[in-house]
Amino acid sequence: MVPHAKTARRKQARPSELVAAALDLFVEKGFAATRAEEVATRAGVSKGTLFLYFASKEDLFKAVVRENISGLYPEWSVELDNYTGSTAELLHYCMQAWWSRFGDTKASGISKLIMSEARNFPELASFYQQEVVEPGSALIRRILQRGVDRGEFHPIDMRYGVYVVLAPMMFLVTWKHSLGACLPAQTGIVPQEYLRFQIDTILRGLARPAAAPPKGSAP
Amino acid sequence: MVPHAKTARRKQARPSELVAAALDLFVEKGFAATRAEEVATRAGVSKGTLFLYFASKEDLFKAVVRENISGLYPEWSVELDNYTGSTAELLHYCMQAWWSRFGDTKASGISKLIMSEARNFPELASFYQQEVVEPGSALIRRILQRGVDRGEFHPIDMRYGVYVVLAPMMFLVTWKHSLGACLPAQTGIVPQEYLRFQIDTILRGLARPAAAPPKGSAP
Amino acid sequence: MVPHAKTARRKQARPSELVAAALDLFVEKGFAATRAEEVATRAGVSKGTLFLYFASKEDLFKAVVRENISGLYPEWSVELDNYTGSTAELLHYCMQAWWSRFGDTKASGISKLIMSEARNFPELASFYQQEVVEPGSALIRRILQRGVDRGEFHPIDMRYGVYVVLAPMMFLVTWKHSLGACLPAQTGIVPQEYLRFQIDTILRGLARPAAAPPKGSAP
Amino acid sequence: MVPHAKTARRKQARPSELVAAALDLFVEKGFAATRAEEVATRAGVSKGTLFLYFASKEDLFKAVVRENISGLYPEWSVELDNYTGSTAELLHYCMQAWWSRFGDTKASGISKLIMSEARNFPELASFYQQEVVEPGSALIRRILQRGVDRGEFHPIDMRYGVYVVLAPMMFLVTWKHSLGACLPAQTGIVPQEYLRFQIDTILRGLARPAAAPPKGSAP
DNA sequence: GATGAATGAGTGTTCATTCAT
DNA sequence: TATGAATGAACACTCATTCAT
Repeated sequence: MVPHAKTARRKQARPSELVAAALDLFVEKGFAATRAEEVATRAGVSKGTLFLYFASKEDLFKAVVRENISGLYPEWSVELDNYTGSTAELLHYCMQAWWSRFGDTKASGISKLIMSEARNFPELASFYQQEVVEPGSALIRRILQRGVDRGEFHPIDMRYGVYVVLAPMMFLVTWKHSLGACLPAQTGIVPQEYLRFQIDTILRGLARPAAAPPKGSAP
Repeated sequence: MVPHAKTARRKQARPSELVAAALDLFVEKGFAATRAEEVATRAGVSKGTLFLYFASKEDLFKAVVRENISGLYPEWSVELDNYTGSTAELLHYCMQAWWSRFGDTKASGISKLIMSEARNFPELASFYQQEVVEPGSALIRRILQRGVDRGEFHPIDMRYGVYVVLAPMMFLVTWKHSLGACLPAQTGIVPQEYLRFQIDTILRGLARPAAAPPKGSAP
Repeated sequence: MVPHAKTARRKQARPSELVAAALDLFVEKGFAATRAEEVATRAGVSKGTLFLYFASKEDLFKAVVRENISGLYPEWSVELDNYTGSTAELLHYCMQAWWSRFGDTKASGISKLIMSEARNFPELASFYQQEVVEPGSALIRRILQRGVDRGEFHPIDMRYGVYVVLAPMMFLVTWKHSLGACLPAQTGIVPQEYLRFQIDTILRGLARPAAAPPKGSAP
Repeated sequence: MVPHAKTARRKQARPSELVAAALDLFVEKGFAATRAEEVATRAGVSKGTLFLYFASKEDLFKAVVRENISGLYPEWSVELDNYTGSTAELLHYCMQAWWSRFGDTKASGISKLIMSEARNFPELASFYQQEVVEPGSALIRRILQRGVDRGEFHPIDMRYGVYVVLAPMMFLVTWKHSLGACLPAQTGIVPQEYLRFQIDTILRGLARPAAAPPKGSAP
């Protein structure tokens, strides 16, 4: 009844090993082009075993997303709540964190993959929309709202304000995994600099106009 | 023995007809999901004939990209040269033009296709880089430089300034052909509003700060 | 545009060849246990070719039924219309015809197969019900009704009358392809004798009681 | 070291529990469609344990058939000996009893199973032939002979007379577990009415013709 | 004995590509 | 040139069976 120690340890490890192998391959070759057996082999198990843990290839993909992306949000959410500095600094901080925890990581390949294959796997697309896009957008919205509420930003139409932040991030990731991957190394974008420039510009674009010239300026 | 005039004309047209059909289908369904026979049928020929003109489906893809990436640029270049209004207006104008002449067009599907398939077709990626990305970036750079030169924008690091404009455009196109195509109609982005918001923000971000009210300017 | 003679002849022949091979194998091994490739191989083509002519294995099965069973009904229907003898004779004749044209034929294996696999292929079951059982029942009903109308049979509840004829037929076929196929040859049923006995009994069971003692017998 | 009483009892019961579970499932879903694990689960053991007691699924099937084919016959045999009414009534009675004790029971699924799988398990087929078909036929033969002996039936060729009774029964059971299970509920046969009609007809078919009305019998 | 994790052969279906005509 | 019949490799998923624990 009680599983044996060795077996149990293996059984617990299997899903993560499979998810890790799947992440590698999905990012490297795309969802459709990755064969289930290849994932299994890379994880050191047989094809059958893969389906012991994941009901389908799509299920496996969902696990990859959950384990590599969705899981990032709670941490960010907490950090956001506890942040005490200016919203401008917060945005800078978040972008740096996003880059180091996600953009600069294999996981960002998933975002690009979704862009590529959404049309052919609508089920995955809507899963990703719910699991990643919406929470992510909500997080950005909270940052922007914080800026507005604290008088740092002027009022923002949130339907589109979110994209002011999101678009440069997604572009970077998409570029990195497509054209950027085909170009000679020095040709392209240096992500850190790219992001700094984008945020600086965005922040100026969102900032509340400087208060009317201070005291004494009027007669 | 001499080919019938009509037949001859047809024969010459074949490749273009096939490429046109392929463009439609690749944009509509993606590369992998488009079946060779479907392309042939839409072009009014048999499956065998397709392979008479293109050695493989990949070859056809390359032809599609090459034949459809072309000169929107000269027109824009001229317009840009002749423009007399403010650079802010110019940027608004260019974005509208870009959307109606490209973004809202089948051609934008090509950009998305390139993003999706770049890894599988590296030669195409660099071809696209040279033929599209670089001229396009140059155009944007000219606009920004114009703003700087006329004192409308503050100085800009052009290596990244370009992306401030480019990223929102590419994101829009990518989104439209991927997640945007899978979502219920009203859920998503309204491109015109999206673009207006982005440009307004960018412009504020790029704008030269209003001259500090000169001291003693008040009565 | 015009298919070449040899090719055309082949193309026309393919479906029948495949159906013939499928009949053999379905009867021999059952529907589920017959592999599509085996059918193709026996028909002398590749697996791919099979699916060129039949969209699925179930489709192939339907073709087998249509070509080997449904096609028998029109002939019977005509014979039935034109028959001038007594209904008892007609029933004898039909049974003999049924046996020689169907029961004693590989096609009868299909009926047994349906009995075996109906539960697992409900789609096939209802197809067979419509395509075979119902027309067959209608034919039997017509015979019985003829007997009633001509005063040869006493009135019959047709909901169950049909089964009086059908049950012995189906039993024979089922038995032949199951237990009967496993028994030493002489042990079993001799179909012709079996059928004769059944019909004789049934006919007595259905017959109108002999007319009241002929006229004049009474005072 | 000495096995716990309960455990021991359990161990002994295991095979029967497995066979019982298998009976349910084989009858419900057929042999091929029943998964070994499902049988094990229903019996409350693990998949591995199943194969501890039965070398293969086929072996399990054989055990199911063998364990469930058994003695309804002695009871009937006695009833038959003691019956004092007319043979027509006896036949009616036996049919009702057969339906309620067998046809309407899981056990009838076994007969259908045998029909379906006989070709794949010829030993089972002959086992079934000896254990079930032959004793059953003998019983029917006794009933018919009784009718003949008492002058209720006209002389019968027993080689085929038996089937006049048997065929409708087997057809009913086969139908019930195949097509009948796939049809909308009201479409099909109502067993009780079906049986009544069959027997009535059969009895008329077997009955000794009423003595010709003796001449001059009328006043 | 009992478990349940692991296996891997097996199969319907698709589709780019070939080639005889 | 053009056709379209034919091919066969590819692939996700299932499940009876094994075996280390």
